[in-house]
Amino acid sequence: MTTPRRDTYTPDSLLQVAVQVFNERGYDGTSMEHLAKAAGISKSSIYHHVSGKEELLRRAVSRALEGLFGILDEPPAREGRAADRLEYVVRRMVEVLIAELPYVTLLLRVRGNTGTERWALERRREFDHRVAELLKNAAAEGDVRGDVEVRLATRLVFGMINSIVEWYRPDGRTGARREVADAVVQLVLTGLRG
Amino acid sequence: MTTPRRDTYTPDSLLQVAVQVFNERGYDGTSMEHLAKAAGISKSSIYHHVSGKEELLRRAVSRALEGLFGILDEPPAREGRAADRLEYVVRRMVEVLIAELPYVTLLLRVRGNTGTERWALERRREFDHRVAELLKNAAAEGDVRGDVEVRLATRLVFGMINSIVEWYRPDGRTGARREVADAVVQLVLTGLRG
DNA sequence: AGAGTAACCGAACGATCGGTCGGGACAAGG
DNA sequence: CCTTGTCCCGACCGATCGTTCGGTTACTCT
Repeated sequence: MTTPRRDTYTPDSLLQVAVQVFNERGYDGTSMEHLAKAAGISKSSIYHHVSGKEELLRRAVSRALEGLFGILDEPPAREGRAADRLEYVVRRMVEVLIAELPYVTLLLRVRGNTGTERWALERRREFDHRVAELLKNAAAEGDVRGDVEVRLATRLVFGMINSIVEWYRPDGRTGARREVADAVVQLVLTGLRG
Repeated sequence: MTTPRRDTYTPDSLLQVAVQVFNERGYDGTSMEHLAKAAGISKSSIYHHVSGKEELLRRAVSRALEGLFGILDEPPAREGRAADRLEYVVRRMVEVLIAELPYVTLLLRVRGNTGTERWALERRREFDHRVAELLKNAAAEGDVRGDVEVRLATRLVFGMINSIVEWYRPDGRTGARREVADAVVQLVLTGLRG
């Protein structure tokens, strides 16, 4: 029998360390030696838990993508006026971004050098497209100003939301997440409705 | 005498090629072999024009920073109501971002692994701080809504503007730059004034 | 034509890259 | 006790990294 032992790494707990280093140095700028040092084990020991560097990246971006796509399956994102669904999705995106901060950060920085990275970019584009349709529908229903092109507005809104990973750092304050989400919704939606 | 010859690389024309590759593969993900292949010369020839990989990075981010800091020296950024100065700076930031797109793109992706990168990050923070003060003054003069914290708003606005480098690609249309600048100003400033 | 030099090249440098290998320490189950 | 499997290690692999070096080509100027 294999009773799980304590004080030892699992693929997930190792991933937690790896993602942090990836975000500090960049994926390409991080060597397995860097990971080993940060994890406190030898380089070769890492390969006991995961198949290699790219699997760590794949696990990380998968987790981020699951969080984001999960939003679109939630009922408030599927029912009601498009403008209301859009507001819900924007708010939830901020929440997921913050809840899964290091993983989403890594996802938003992939460049496309490997197969895994290109797959991540493709899934991201898919998600962006789904949200863009929401905004398009809101415009068609007359809840969004007509003088700003929808594609342009989508990109700017995504830019604002995604930029959160560049500066948000968790603190003790409860409600900090809600405060950020409120600010984004205010800025984006009053700007769009204006 | 040394008359400059045609059809040969200068440090600047080589930089142009290098920055494009850096933006496609990431700085750390780009080898000197990649640069040599893209430039159509051998790896060792690159060292005839520049001292090494890091000088290319330094030249690129310097050019981007000069463009951005130049905005703050322009008269409309220095005189008048803070809200008007802010609008001017936001609009010019978009214009400079687009005019110097590849260089600013590289600047915004710097991670801080080398001395040059840390210097670039520091200058960026300095610029952000200057613009943040503009927004703070606009709030003090009553031209910006009070229910969104200034630091938070600054970051979101920067996020929206900086995200342009992630999707804007030059096309033939004249006025495309102005269109983007208008959209950003509309979204940001009506959102802030709302 | 000859001198000088800018531009370039292939080969090789030591260092580091991601990854492999054989084996040791240790705990659990018989 | 001994086996079994987890977890980890140092040593090492071929490949690639950024950079250096000696030398060749080709153009400019006198």
